[in-house]
Amino acid sequence: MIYTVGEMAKKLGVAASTLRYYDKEGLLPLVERSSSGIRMFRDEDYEWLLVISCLKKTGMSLKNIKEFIYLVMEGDSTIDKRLSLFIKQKEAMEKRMAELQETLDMLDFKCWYYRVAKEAGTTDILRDMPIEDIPEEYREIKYKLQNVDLQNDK
Amino acid sequence: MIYTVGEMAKKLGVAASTLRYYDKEGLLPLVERSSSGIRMFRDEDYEWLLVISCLKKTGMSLKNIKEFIYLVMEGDSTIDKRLSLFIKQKEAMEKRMAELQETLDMLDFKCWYYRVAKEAGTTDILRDMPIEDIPEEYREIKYKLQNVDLQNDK
DNA sequence: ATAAAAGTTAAAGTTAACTTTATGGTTTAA
DNA sequence: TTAAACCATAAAGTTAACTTTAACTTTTAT
Repeated sequence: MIYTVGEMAKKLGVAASTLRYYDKEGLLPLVERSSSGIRMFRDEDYEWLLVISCLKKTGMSLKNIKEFIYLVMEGDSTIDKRLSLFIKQKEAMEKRMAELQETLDMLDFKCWYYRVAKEAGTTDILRDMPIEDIPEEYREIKYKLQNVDLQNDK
Repeated sequence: MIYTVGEMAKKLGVAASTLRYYDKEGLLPLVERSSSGIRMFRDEDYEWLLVISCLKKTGMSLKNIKEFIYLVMEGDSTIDKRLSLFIKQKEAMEKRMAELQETLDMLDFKCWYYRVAKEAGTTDILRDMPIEDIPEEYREIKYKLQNVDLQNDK
């Protein structure tokens, strides 16, 4: 199968201008052209674009994705570099996900907070709530949100 | 405790210009000024900034964070809106985290892929590897990366 | 008393990742 | 065969979230 830029864009759910932009930025050195200069995307190119999309989701910049693509094109001599690249990216993502989990805990706490406030009709009830009345799972995150770094205060 | 913009920036690990920018954008309507116009951050403002930082981590835009801040300032009449806002944000985050988990699975697969390639000295071995030789946990993600949408091909 | 450090604002600059526009060539369906 | 729908490029515009710069004032330390 061969696709024009518009067809491939539709298949991927992105704008055609995005694919042209990627091409201009050197992310698609493998896409061939017809004699009249029209891009002809192949299934192989589609697979590449899926990889690009995945790497983008890991938070990798187009600049780094481009570097990776050139490593692949250089052949087997760059396997080691590619492995380190993925290990590094995986570690970065694991760190990010841990952070996000903490943020999610905060949102959980806020949802509980406003459900209680809604029932009471005011947030006052929460301002004076003794620690024992706060469900245990929210105590730590509440503390974090109020942590005024006592050690560092003069 | 009272902090100048530079001290607060240090405490939060951000640039002072960032705090001035937030102020300009209306995210810090609560920070008072000295008679000569210098910002005087209080512990209460620090707590606000922690909340802003958390909301930013959930992917909320400064524009939406500002809206939230104004909801809080409007008082108890907006509790319901704030609850919906957090529920919505939590759902969005849960969705994002599920996506990230898939992306992490992809990175896992890629790490395995390049560890095998490294040992063999070439990626060729992986191109022809029968499905049975691929560890089971990677088969699904490998399929996803090659999914050429056969149904939709003419 | 004065120099350095830090504060102020307004306005312009930066960056990434696109998108839009202007201008023109190519394909396709009636 | 011609209009509509698509393709092409180059260059300018967009957006968010800052950062930098310029010009100036205030605070702090010696």
